[in-house]
Amino acid sequence: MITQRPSPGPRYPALLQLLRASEALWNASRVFFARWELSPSQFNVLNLLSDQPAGLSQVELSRQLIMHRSNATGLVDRLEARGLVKRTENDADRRAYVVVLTREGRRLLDQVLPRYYDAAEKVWGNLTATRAKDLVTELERLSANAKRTVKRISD
Amino acid sequence: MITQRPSPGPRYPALLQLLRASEALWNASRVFFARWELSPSQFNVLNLLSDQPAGLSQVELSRQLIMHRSNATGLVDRLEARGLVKRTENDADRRAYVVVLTREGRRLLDQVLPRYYDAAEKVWGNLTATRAKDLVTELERLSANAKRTVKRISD
DNA sequence: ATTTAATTGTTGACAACTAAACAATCTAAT
DNA sequence: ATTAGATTGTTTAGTTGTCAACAATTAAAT
Repeated sequence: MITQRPSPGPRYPALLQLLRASEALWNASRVFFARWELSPSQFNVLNLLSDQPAGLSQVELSRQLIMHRSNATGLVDRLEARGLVKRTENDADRRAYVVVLTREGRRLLDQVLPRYYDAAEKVWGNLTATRAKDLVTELERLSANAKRTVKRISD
Repeated sequence: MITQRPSPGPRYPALLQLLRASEALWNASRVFFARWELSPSQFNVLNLLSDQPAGLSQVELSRQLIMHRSNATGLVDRLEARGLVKRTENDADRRAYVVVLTREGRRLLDQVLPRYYDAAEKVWGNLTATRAKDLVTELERLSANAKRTVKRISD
């Protein structure tokens, strides 16, 4: 009698393919943004700040980009060194900075965004907008379940 | 007359949600594997080697896990230091190692896999197997388009 | 008002990734 | 057989991420 190796369930391939797809997307975006000497993460910071004229604290930044706040330090450091972003003192809360897009950051983003949105649309091929909406629903559920799993494990 | 800011297309939210979902999954898996002091990437190496009794070279490993070969060096280093994996000389090609799972690696993987497959199935909630199949198709197309984009940019 | 607790940003140590350059080795072409 | 080209793994340098510990500051509790 031979002991059976555990085998994946019927929906496991979808999980694998999801992870592969997002890796492919991330890689594509890395190549895409390289023209402007931006990393995907750096672009995300600029893009997030672009609809926050009042700026964001680093903690808010890291919360929205789903990363540890210690990571925001270096990211903002490098963007600030290039003059794309600026740390501003906050009188209301002297622990926190307010990070804002500079005029130069704005200018760069305005160059990047049209092409970015264009590429982001084209990558879906002929997928209908209706199917895209269904996808959002399914992926939201997936995210929620994943986060619930984390909570359950961490008690 | 005011210049219009560029705006995203109708399928852009699906792209964002896809990236968020895979990030949530990756984070959940990090927490999940922490019990065995494994990182998701380390698990991926072990899992890939588990159906390759003859072993794989580091380049093959990095190709299948979609990472740069220089990254495989450190990954295999750490796994080897823990005795989960072994570098074997290759007489047919003295440039390349053959990386194989050790008995200890096998044992650890046999402990992890059943729970892993279980969690991977549960994270989908009540999504039907049929929808999962459609998803795979859509995601495959997405991956292909993303890779094509990379090729087009890099000429 | 003072103590206690939570939050903000930084640092240091590390894992995981990329890209470029290098030596060793294999492959192909003539 | 020799040369030219490709491949393998490592190293180095740099970015992106985690986590834990720390000082400064704010918020809450009594």
